[in-house]
Amino acid sequence: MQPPNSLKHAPVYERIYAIARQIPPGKVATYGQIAAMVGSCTARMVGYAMAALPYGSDVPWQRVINRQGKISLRAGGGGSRQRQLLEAEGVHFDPKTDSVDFNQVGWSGPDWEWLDYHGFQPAPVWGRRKDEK
DNA sequence: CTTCTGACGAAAT
DNA sequence: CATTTCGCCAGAA
Repeated sequence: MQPPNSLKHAPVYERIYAIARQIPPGKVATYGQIAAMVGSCTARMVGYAMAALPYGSDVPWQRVINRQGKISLRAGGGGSRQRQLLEAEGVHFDPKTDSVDFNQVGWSGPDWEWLDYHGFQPAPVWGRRKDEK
């Protein structure tokens, strides 16, 4: 029997949100990074999940950014809001490139105990291009 | 029921 | 360096 909090069989979005909620203040994770931890998930799906979050969600959506260390915003704007929240947490943006330094604020993911307890397994291969190989 | 579409990212071209 | 292709969830119309 799985632990009561196991998310091994939970919907993908739920698994994504669970991981995102573990990102500590002052740190950031990328869409692809979260997808890899969730397993059977792509960076795009993480983006979809973030976009589907209701206003006032307990998920720290502002700590999820793209691989270039920049903020990905929805059509329309609101990006300044996200940057403001991150800077308030101590995340520094290079004024020249408008990107963050992953070596400085990059998140390494939950500790192995958390992952194991919630039924997450090491992410296998996730983006096989072409039909094989 | 079907169709549309939205915070991404890596490899190939 | 710029563009294209593909992965394939969830909710609205």
